[in-house]
Amino acid sequence: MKYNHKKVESKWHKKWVLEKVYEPDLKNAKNSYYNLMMFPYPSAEGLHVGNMYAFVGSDIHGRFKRMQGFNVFEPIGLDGFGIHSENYALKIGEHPMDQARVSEKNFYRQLQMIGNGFAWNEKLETYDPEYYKWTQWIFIQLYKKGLAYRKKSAVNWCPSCLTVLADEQVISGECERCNTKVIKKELEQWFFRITKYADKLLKGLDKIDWSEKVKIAQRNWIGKSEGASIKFSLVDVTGQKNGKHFVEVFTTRPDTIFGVTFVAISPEKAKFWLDIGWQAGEEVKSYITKALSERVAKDQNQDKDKSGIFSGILAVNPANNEKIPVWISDYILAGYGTGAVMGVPAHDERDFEFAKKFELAISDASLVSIEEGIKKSGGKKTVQFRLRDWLISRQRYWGAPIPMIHCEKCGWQTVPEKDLPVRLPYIKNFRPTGTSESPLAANENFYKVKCPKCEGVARRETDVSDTFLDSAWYYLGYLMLGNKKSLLRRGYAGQAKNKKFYFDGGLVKKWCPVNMYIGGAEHSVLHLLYVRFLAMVFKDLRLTNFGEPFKKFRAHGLLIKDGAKMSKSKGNVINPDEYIKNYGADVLRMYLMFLGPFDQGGDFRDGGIKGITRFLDRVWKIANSDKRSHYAKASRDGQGTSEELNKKIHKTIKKVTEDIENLNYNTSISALMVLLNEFEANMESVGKNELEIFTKLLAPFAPHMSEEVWREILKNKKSIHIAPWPKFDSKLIKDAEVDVVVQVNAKMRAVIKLPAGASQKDVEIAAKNNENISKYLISPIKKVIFIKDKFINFVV
RNA sequence: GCUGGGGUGGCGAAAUUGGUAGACGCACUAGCCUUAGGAGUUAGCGGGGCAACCCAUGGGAGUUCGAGUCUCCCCCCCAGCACCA
Repeated sequence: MKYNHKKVESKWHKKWVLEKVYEPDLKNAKNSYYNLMMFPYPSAEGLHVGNMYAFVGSDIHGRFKRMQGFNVFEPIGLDGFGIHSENYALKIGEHPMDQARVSEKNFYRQLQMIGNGFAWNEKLETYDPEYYKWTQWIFIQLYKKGLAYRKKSAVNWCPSCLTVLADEQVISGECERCNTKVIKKELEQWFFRITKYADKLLKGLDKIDWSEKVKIAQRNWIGKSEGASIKFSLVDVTGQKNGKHFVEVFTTRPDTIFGVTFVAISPEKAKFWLDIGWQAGEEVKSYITKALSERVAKDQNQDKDKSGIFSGILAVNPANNEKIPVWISDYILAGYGTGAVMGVPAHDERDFEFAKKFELAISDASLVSIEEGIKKSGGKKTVQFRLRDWLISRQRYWGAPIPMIHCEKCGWQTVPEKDLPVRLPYIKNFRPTGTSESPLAANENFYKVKCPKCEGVARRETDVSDTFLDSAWYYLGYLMLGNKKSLLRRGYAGQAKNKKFYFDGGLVKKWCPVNMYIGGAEHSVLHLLYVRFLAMVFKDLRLTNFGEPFKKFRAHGLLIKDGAKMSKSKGNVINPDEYIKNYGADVLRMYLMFLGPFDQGGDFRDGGIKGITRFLDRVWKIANSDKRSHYAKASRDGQGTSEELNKKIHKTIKKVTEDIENLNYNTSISALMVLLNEFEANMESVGKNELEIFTKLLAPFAPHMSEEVWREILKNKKSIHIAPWPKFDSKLIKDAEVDVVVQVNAKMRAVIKLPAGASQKDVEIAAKNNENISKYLISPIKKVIFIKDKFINFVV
């Protein structure tokens, strides 16, 4: 009887849904376990095999926990709002709103095929007005708390996507989406004050169980520097000391204060001085103008050749009263510290380079202690962060409209909560304009509104919010949307006024924080930072009772193809469809997991699929074998099992259990292969009991075939996926006889079988009686190293 | 430049955390079965040697009875950050 993966897989997909195998009772479940995976954005033709790799790895964990008796909640949805989906729609010439429906259908079809234990009732899409109503509501809460604000500044602009980008979305000077070089543009935009949470975001990392590399990336991104701010008073070139003016610098090296030979300020700071009345020379003025304009146009990766000009002003080093020149230079960043540095060429490479280029003095003055340096300069200890506020506005169409209204008289007003959601209209001209305005700005029906305060004519904000805002709270959304009685579905007018937690409904409190979150490390400083930030805000707003959203996070590795990154431009992206069609989802799942350690990724090569296909074919053969079934009855109570085989089964249970726990799926699978080999060599000992254990161990990896064997062959009534995970007997695992390695001078000379627990004396006697050993023991033995049941080494 | 992760057969990888290096799988070779096989099955498979054995985990040193594993120096690959004072 040949295994028909197509029939079997679709049969169980239907039954699982009917039997609600993967739908926990969200309200009453005990032992809740929230197993979350990063939801995909449906930007391309279909599901990427890299998505599948991640989802299967997460699902194996979820299935394992479910069999261990947890009520596992494993939801899925689509991150379909935002620039990535919009760019795809633009590329194929479809309207994003129409395309969303097409992609949605296709993605859900594919997500169904891979055989994950998804809780389909709770699925969500970020472009669903029921969903983005809350995205907007969150914006309003942040605005009310002063955490959302408008600011004019030089922001990152992608000339291809025609929108601004957050700092986190600029990767090595390029747009995160389309790899176009990003330029700077001076614009007024909405920001989230994530910097206010810099310290909390940093400290929280110590308390959560996350992949270390993600924690490190976040620490670096937040970039805390401890140092001092020091004031240098200014004198003009004529030497007149005018006590009122000073320049403040930030330094992490106050101990180098006596080596300062100049002060350098950013062009932005110089411009500010001009604005408040500084009478600079023409040459200086024109340098400032030039530096500023270059700063805006320059893409971030250009050469770091430093320019600069002497301002004509001198500063006084507060530690030794030495007069030093104040320079204006483009190597000074405006957005970090005070926008001014003390130049210490002897101890700082950049200062050295600058001093050399402009022939400034280089002092060899000796160091003092940090404390003393601060004291001598009259500075004070300060902390600086590298983290910048999160730029939220996007001049695009396909996103959640920012729920704000601007009135000439009353200023910025939030959209009243009863008017949410601010629906994104279906408009014909959805293409980005490039004018620093969203396409919505051309739509009068959309932007012309009454001021919520004075009822006068007002204008709605026409920018939409960053798609990373959509994904920054979706783990809560799953608990709010699926339940028909949820807050989200029934609306929220007048709700929760007296309630402790707004996101309550009982479910968030019951299921959050998320127990296990699995996803790509590429989101280390994007999604994973934003989610933590919002979770902290929610807690401070008393909307939830936890500050860290994910107790445990594990990053999976990158799946590559024949040694190269899969990408649309290279045309080597693998669509799982044809593999599932040809080999079945179980084979593809196991193949992906067998490639290598889950956190290291792997290289997708067609050749290796054969190994797994053979393996599952042999499992099927054994399950259907006459030789086996003949003994089934007798061995039901373990009677048919040989002691030797039973031992191996229990060792395998231990290994697979521990390996799954640590996400070492590749070695779990190899342990199953070893056991299968044993089964084949001892068919007469493989009865129902043995096969049941094996099938259970296989279930997380190959959910369809194991269910088929479990129910159709082994005739169990309920799904294997809620059957209890096998336990191993640690007594059984201990061997009665052990292999003891015998070495002479640390060279392996023999392996002898001895009863477990043999003493050093017994082992020595046995070893000396062994021909292979005795011939090496001619010279006197100087030393013996012995490890019980393992090892003996004679040093001669 | 800084931070992190790596470097083991022809290939993907294991290695109980200092104790038999290469489990498991792919590819390959030979045999069997078959009208046939891109099926199944048996055996072999790091290099050298008839053998006893010897050599081998990027390179070099060190610690140790013993090092893929620990320490130091160097080389290479991947990922992230990058004028952050």
